[in-house]
Amino acid sequence: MSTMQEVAKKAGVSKATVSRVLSGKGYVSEATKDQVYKAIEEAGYRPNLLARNLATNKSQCIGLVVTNTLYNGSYFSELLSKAAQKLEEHGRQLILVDGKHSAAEEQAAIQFLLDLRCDAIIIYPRFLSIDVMDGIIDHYKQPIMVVNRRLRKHQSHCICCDHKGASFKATQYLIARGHRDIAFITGSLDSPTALERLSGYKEALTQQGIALRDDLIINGKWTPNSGASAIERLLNGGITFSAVLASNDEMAIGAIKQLNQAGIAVPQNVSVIGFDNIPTAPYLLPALSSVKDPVSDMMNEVIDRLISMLDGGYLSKDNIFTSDLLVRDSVADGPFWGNSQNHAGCF
Amino acid sequence: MSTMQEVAKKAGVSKATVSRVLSGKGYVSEATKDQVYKAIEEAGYRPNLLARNLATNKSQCIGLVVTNTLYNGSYFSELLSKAAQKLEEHGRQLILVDGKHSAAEEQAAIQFLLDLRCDAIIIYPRFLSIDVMDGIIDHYKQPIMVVNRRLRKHQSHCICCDHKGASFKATQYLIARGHRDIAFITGSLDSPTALERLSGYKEALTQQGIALRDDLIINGKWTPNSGASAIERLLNGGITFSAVLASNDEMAIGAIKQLNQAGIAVPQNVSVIGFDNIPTAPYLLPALSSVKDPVSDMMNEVIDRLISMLDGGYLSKDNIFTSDLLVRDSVADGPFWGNSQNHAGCF
DNA sequence: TTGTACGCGTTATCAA
DNA sequence: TTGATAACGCGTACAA
Repeated sequence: MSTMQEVAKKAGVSKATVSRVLSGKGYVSEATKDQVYKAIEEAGYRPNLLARNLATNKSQCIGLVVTNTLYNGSYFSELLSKAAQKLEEHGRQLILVDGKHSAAEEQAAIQFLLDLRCDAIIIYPRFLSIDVMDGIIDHYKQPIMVVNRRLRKHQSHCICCDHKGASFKATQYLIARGHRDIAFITGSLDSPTALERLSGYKEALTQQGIALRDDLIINGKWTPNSGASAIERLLNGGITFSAVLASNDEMAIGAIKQLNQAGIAVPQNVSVIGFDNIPTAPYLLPALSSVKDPVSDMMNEVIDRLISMLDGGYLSKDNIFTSDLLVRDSVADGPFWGNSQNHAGCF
Repeated sequence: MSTMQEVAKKAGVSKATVSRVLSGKGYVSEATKDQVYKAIEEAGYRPNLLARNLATNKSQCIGLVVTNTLYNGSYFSELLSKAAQKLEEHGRQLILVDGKHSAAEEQAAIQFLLDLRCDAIIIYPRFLSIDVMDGIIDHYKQPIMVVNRRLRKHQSHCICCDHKGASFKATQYLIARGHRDIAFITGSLDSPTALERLSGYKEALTQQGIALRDDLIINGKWTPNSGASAIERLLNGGITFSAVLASNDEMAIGAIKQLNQAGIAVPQNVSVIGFDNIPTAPYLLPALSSVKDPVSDMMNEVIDRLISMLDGGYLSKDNIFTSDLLVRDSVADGPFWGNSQNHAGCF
């Protein structure tokens, strides 16, 4: 690998001149410019980005922290492809780091990106608490943005989606269609998203004067199997219901499978609505309605905001994005579901 | 951000000593070690990885080049999650760079990773030719591995899967079940994978003494819609067939949809087999058999090989992995498919 | 066991 | 318009 020094020697100029030619800053005569370009060509010179980044204290890299629990899903694909594409538009490079399976590891991932002198960091947190994240943002000068959590202190550093409102709307939709006994399958209750969805459901029922019933609310764990178990429990308990709102598509799919197995057709006998509308959902749309998570919109906004923080000129827009309810009315048999332990939706 | 110099001053020692404490190399007395650790703590010191990498000429980073056409699929998720997880096991960091939509851009992506002084590079090529890649590998001292292409010159630098053999086996399977009129839907013919799959089909027929028929071979473009069109063309042409081998699952899904629309049930009337067995396939398994692409195995091997090249001690194993044919016999209605332009399988 | 001094390949500040 | 030269933060012979 040839260095700038060698190019300079070849061109009969100094290092500084070569640097000026490359950066386009400062005055260089056309004649020497040509010489330098020729020398670069001859030497097959390529700049060492490490050295450049060290000298400029910028890396043109943006870090992204996500737990690998999310890696295996189309939700993640959408998130990642949107982020990568959008950052490249702005001449930045994405670095993906695994947040693994604890708050400590998520924090270590952030540290690593900081140590690498990333220009900015995006966190899609799973375990880190709001307060810790607020603290981290305080502590470092690099812009750090959080997706899908509402921060307390740095509200302009987070982008989230109105999970509660979405759940409210979905419940409202079911009520409007005449449903009164609506079962709800929660996500893991350590997740804010799960809690928001639950609370939207409750609020919609209350608002319509429908009494909340504990026996209709079953705890799930985001996975298809937990959705199936939830239905099993309802059926074994002899609890009747005409609709199911599951906190994500996977559980909805598990629920549909279990319902069909019990000879209950979806959506003829029971309506089922899920969340996230993962891209695989087209396979299922005939049986499953879903509330689309606006992950692309969120990534768009996060990155726009980050870029404007880096390049100056901060433009403030909304932090909260809304979800669309996608409803299908056609009919088909239920799907088959493998025994994946992974989770394709949001936390 | 505090530097090593500041820590040294705080601890009343020299920079070199701090460095020794951090790296664990060289002798340092316990007493000064403690002082240094204390100073590090107090200063909130973090090493600057840019500087470290520049000084050592190592980055602990491994680059991965993939075209973003692949980003939106579960095939990619599997590839990426395997790579990230495996590299972290070896203390390396993955950097994903978009290969975009041309050979030139794929090459630029490689250049970028080289400029970043990545320790090694993995390419999952879409456009780059074998010869160009062989040339690139010659040209740089960093290990560069190619997935899913057979290189001519650097055979130990590529890992591929026996697409032809897999296709051969799938065809054989259909023949053994009594099928004689087997339609074949190709992938884009600019792709080596597509050609290999086609040739496996042809070879199996020939071997069994079944005449090849041009009218049974339809060109597809990897997408569900192109699979559906292929079936449409066969049906409109009045061509009879009892089985379809589609060069990927998406086209198989499109084919199934179109067949069902024409009142032809799968698999009762026509058997359909696809390739790649994308994780979404469980939804479809009742109707679709698929040949699983061993992407995880390939990534495993690539990374093992890379690591052993970097850490010394080169262990040579097989380059060519085989695919399993996954066959299901149960029955269900066909799925719905959106109008995605993306492609979830391999190229 | 510790410190000095130089090198890694850039950028950036001053003079010239 | 150009060239020295000092950062940038760290690793590492070599000397002490």
